[in-house]
Amino acid sequence: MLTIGQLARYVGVSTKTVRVYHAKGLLPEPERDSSGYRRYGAQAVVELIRIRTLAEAGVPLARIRDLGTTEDFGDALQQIDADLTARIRRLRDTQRQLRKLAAGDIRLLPADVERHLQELEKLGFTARWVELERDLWIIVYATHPEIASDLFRDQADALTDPALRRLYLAYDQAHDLDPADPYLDELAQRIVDETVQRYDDPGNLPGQTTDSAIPQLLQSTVNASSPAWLRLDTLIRRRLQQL
Amino acid sequence: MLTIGQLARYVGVSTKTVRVYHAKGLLPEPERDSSGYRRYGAQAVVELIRIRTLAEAGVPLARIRDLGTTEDFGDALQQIDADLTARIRRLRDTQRQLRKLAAGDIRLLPADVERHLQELEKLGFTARWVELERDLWIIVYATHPEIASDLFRDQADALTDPALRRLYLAYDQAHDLDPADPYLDELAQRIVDETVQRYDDPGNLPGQTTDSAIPQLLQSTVNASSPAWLRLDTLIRRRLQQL
DNA sequence: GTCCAACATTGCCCCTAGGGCAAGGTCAAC
DNA sequence: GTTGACCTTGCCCTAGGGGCAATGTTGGAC
Repeated sequence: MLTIGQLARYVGVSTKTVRVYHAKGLLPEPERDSSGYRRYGAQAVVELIRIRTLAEAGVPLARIRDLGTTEDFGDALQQIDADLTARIRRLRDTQRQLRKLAAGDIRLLPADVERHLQELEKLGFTARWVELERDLWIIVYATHPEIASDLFRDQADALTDPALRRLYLAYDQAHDLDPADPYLDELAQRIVDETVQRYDDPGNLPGQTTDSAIPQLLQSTVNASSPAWLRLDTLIRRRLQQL
Repeated sequence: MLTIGQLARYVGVSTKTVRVYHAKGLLPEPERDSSGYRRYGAQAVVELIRIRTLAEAGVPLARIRDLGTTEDFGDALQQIDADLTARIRRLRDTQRQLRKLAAGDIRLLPADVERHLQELEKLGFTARWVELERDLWIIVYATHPEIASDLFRDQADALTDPALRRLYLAYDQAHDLDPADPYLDELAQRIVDETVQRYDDPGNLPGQTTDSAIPQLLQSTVNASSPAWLRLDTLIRRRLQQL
């Protein structure tokens, strides 16, 4: 008959682990010998291996315990197997990501975005605006790399249109205006007009076709820095919705 | 500027997780706004993604924290990558084991071992002996399946030799003798003689060539049930060592 | 016979990576 | 001004053990 230490060594766990399994009702408490030591039979080895196999597959101990009483043991095992496959796949994804990290590939921003930002200052945008744009693109690239470049190209393209560029500059300048200034109404209307013209259909606004919350996030980020901008955004949204 | 909830959603974690990272010094506490809310910049998104990538690779948070200050960041990443590969391999091993479990393939004993055990009773071994043999093989098959069949075939083969069979029977019968009985000395000597003859070189004793502790385990298991057997084992070991 | 190292027992607190809840304060919309 | 969704801190809880203490047992060496 085996002592707890022998049992544990054969299966490759600690004695503590075996005791925990007793305490949690996974492994029945064996008989004690005259000195109070637990004495295990061969059956316990087999059972312990079964428990460890499941535990290493990530099954919580409580579930392993209940598994014994379940009738559809096979179904449960199939479920566990599928979970395991998913875990392995996620680990491989993580490994890919990790290697990108190692290669220094998680740069903050692609070179063309950096160039674009430098361009903005030359075009007359304030440092504040450039800073906001910079943060905006960092977030987009970090959280949604698959659509970031499309969004960026669209945005960069928009700035080649002198009319649109003037509008963006006006938006930038409006930062310190009184939120009640009627000029904001006029500006909002011009922005809506240009936007609709550029995208034909308001449903085509970039970003809105994705299911993500990015546009909202970015907008609220921008709004937070100025009451006038918040007002401007409210006006624009209202008019776009009425279309 | 982002609130904690926004930051967390973009990266796909809970706000609690972000707070924990602050508390553990992984992520610097950002500025607070007038109402005491944390306000994050874009840099935090990037940093949080970096932390999550490492955390999902299984790197403990404490180590992620120290990783920033380490100069050989690349070495550490390579190490983590290797660990990840090992983890994936182990998970696949677990999955193989799990599938064997699902197929009911962890039977207690192969059919030929069961047949052998039934044979033993017919050959005159006591039920006690058969029981011990049974437990022994269960443990060997459960813990060392790769060598179990070899060991078993050797053992089964040994019993086809009438002389050896008589010795094993005598071992069985000695269970209830007085440990001081001089007959045990004689029996030990005969067993040593036969063993040496069977394996030519005492270094070839089955099981002893493996690095595992199985033989010792099994022997101590057997010894525990009888003072006479314990004595017999001591005598045999002593003589084998003197060879 | 005695001594020692290695084992066993129970009970307790500690750890990680967060989850969940409470008791409040805040924000934006209607 | 109320409602619902957010934020704050603080506290306790979880799984799966690790490690300690204080004590008892065992087996082998001298």
